[in-house]
Amino acid sequence: MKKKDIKILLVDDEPDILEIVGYNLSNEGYQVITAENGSEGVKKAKKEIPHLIILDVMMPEMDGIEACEIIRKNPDLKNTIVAFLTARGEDYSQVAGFDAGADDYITKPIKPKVLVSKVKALLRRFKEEDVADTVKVGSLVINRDEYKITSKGKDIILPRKEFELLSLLASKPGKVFKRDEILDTVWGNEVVVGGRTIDVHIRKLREKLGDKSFKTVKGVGYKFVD
Amino acid sequence: MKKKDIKILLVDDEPDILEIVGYNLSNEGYQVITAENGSEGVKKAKKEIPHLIILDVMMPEMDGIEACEIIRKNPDLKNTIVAFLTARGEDYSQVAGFDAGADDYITKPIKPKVLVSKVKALLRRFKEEDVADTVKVGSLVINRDEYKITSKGKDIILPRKEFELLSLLASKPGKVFKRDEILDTVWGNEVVVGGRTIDVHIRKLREKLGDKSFKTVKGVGYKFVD
DNA sequence: GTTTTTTGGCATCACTTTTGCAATAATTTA
DNA sequence: TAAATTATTGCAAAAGTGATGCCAAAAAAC
Repeated sequence: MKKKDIKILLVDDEPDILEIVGYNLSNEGYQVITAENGSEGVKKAKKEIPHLIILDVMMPEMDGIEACEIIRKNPDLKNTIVAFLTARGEDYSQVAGFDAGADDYITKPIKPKVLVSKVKALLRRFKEEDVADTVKVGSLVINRDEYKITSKGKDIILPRKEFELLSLLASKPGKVFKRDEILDTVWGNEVVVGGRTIDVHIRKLREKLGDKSFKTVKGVGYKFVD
Repeated sequence: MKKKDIKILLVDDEPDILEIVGYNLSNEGYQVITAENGSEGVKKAKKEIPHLIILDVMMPEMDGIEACEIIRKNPDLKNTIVAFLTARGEDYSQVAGFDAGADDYITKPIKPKVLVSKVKALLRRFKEEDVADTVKVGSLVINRDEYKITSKGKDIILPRKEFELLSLLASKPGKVFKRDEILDTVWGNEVVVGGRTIDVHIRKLREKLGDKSFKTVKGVGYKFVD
């Protein structure tokens, strides 16, 4: 993968930090996206699917830990590396951060050279992961890179929302996902869509993968059965 | 679960690989067990019940595919994650591997960082899956996640209210729940439903789970007996 | 332009609650 | 104690409620 194809999402509420870090990374040739608080960060992460997210721990609206937890729940972002920005010596946040699914830490104050080399190191992993990233769940093979599902030897290309919905349901076969959960994960907490949206997508999936794979639990939600 | 409680079984015939991979994983704090061929791997897997098995595809004695198939047949190992070690571009083994029940792939040549992060990602899944929200009460298994009740080996899907009611009663077998209590818990204090509502639901449960399981205590309420 | 996503309106179905009455148990009274 | 009275629960069917399926069309994304 070329450098210019690598997206880095920067989330911090201090414009100064955003500027200095963003400048250094752009200079290195990376694509930099910024957000000023956790919820905006989560939103952009879902939209852009960056390769690396640098998250400030302390932010208004939604802090980094919380943002990271949400990000980690999104299957599309499972390959995304999350690094926290934290003041040196904040032991507490390190522990909480790793629990939330962080991959690494960058400590303030920020030294451009250190920052850049750390980012390079973190991203090195991507270059080698050009092998298709496939995960098997039950009878399905889910290929997140290609937005493609293999079911019983047949390849099925799914549009994004359908793919995400299936990914979620299939991530835990048998588990009933409540409509709220589904909306949170697939659509995002901020976005509000009408009540009929989910079942329309379920219908499409049923058309494509077979009716029996999706079970309705009235009053609760849907589940994928293997 | 703590890192040092996580067991990883490494199966490869090349001592070099065993060494480098083992070193890196131990360094991360995992418990590493090794085996040098498929049949030894299977043996150790059965004995140790590791959380993750990393299996080389090509080995003398018994190859990874075969070993995986055997492992997958063992119910004790049903929660174990199996990842294959494979040379890049070996498309054939990927397909065969998924068929054999593999969960993921790690490609050679091995880069320690990639390996470690992949292992972390795989095990992340484990943490979540372990907390399956199921409660065993006597002969019943109540699975809140799947909204499903297993009674004497039979799965029974219950409508929401019936499920909640049964959950409550079965939460303390033998205890008599007063009608008020039941209303409070299942229906909520605000909602007011007629007096006959509860026993209608009890009747449904009796139809589905057997008459003797529910005992009426006149003037007081109901109890679930095992 | 095409494809995907969302919406609103209905129809439908499943579940929930009510209703009326019968059956049963508890309590009172003769 | 037996009979009568009263309270409580069981039952079946009917009505009510709300959630879901489905369509076709509009809106948005590509």
